[in-house]
Amino acid sequence: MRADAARNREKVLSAARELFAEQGFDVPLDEIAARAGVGPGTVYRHFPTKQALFQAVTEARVRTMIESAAAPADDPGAALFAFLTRMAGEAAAKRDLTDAITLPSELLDDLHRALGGLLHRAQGAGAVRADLTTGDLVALMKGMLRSLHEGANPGVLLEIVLSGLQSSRKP
Amino acid sequence: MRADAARNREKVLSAARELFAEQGFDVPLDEIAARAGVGPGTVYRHFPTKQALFQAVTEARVRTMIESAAAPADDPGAALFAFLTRMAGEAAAKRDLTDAITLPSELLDDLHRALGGLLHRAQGAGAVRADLTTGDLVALMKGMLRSLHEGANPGVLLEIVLSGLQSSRKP
DNA sequence: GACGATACGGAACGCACGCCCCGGTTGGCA
DNA sequence: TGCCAACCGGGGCGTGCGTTCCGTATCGTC
Repeated sequence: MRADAARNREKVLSAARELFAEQGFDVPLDEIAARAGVGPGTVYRHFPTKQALFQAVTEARVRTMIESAAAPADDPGAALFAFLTRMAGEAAAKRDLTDAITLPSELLDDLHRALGGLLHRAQGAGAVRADLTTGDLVALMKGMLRSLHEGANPGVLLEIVLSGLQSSRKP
Repeated sequence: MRADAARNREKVLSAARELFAEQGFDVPLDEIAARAGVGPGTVYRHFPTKQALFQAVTEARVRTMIESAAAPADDPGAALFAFLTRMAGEAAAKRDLTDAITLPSELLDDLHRALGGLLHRAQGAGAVRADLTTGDLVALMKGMLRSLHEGANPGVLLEIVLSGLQSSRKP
């Protein structure tokens, strides 16, 4: 690859990182190109589609998340709670993580599997109500992340979700 | 108004009710017109804008919700929980309610006020954690509704949210 | 320094959608 | 029944966005 091409590729990635983090997947691609100081055509020389650029920006972060979820832990309940806490913190700071786990992609299957394992182990330890399915947990997490972008207090919201996971309601 | 005009108005409203309920605000207006068996121009003769049509379909339902939230109750905690339960049930069945309370509108202020009152009374009775603000509750509710549309089990999700509202996490 | 391959930029295309316009039609009153 | 105002349909406009095309500029080599 030519030197200027490599330079432009980095400029595009850098601009995409900033704008996807600020505004999520919905930023116009022209805006990314403008921030990078290149034309839209140049973006498409390096990434075949907007989705591909988005993946290039988010894939590593999501994969790190998946790995941290799959890692063994001696307190399964705490591990699940720590994972959700980390997820919330990351999503509150960068809007693109929420889109990355909401838009369809192959990575999602891995994430679901990892979350399923985390949930199962936590349920085995009695730390989380037993009638929760992986699908429920994923949906709950997505809803929580989106609430964060609407200005909810992250700490309070997280506490509510975590305490709600533990047991059924008091009579 | 001419008889055929009145008939068409009803056909448009009926089609809009169905499609907004199924797909939310995002259905193309042309699709609503097609389902009603009229042209797009006819829709605009009766409703100046897509938003206006959406409001015509949802306003009454939202207003009923607000009134039920504002009604006095002898058990404030149960009243708040009942309201959220009803909201979840309604939103699980009809997608447009979620959009109606997410998209900006004047009705939202009323809803926030009603929810704020409900929350305050429940907190006064000690049924809900005291550090929760109205904004937090609204964000939590929106997140819950959206989680429902992602396929979460409504019963389980609702229980999690309600039990989470009550108290902080076990140590 | 010249030349070919490579990359650039931005104008242009296709598409989807909200919204408007106008020639034709229809309803209801005289 | 005839007439006109009200109304209808759908083609068309403007906009925003993802994507593509191509004439031009730039890089790296001989």
